[in-house]
Amino acid sequence: MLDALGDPTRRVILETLRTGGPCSVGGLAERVPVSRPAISQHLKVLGAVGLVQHESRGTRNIYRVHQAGLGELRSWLDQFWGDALQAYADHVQRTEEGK
Amino acid sequence: MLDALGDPTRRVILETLRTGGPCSVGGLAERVPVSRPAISQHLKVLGAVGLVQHESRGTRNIYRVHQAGLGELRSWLDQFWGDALQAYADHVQRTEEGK
DNA sequence: TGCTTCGGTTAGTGGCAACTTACCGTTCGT
DNA sequence: ACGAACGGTAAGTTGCCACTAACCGAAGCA
Repeated sequence: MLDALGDPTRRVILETLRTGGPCSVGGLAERVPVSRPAISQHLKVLGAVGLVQHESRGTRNIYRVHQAGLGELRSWLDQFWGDALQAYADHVQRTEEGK
Repeated sequence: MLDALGDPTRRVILETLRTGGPCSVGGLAERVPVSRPAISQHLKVLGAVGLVQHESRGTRNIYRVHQAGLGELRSWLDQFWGDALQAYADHVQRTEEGK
């Protein structure tokens, strides 16, 4: 999941799909400065973690962003966020006690 | 930001700090199966994007998770989340029209 | 003031992953 | 049925980054 988002090119692909809407593989290859096979491989990774979804229309595959993977990231972030706040509160607590 | 979270070892370090609370560099090196310099380098990266914060106490540096970096990630995710839902709604709309 | 502990930095290496080139199957058009 | 367009896959190369070993400075303790 976060591994998939770790690559800059994959983020560009996601951003392209997000702002430009659903797009074919060839279409993405025109907008993103890498070869078509590279796009294909990245889409495979993004699809494996549920960040994109594809739909066959004729010979072309239309890819779009998908929320499935985002949910996992969101819950992870929410938990992390809560714990970070808690940790900060504890830290302030101890600091206040020790002054 | 997402580059920092892209590395598994860095996520282990973050997870260790999150669940185990603030810790020194040497302490992290004992819990995470990499050398101390590696820990140091990862902490530098994590600190640069505001995911951890350190506090010098004597000769040792105590690291803790920090919310600064999480905020950026959260806003990015929220925006992405909204757009994904919107894109899905549009897709359903077109699908319904075309049936 | 040595001696030790702790930690950041540098130099160098190894492994992985992102990329391209080439190939092949599939589907549409004529 | 033939050719073209589209896209997934395989093989091979390259560049980057995570890691270790070695060195150095800073702060506590006798």
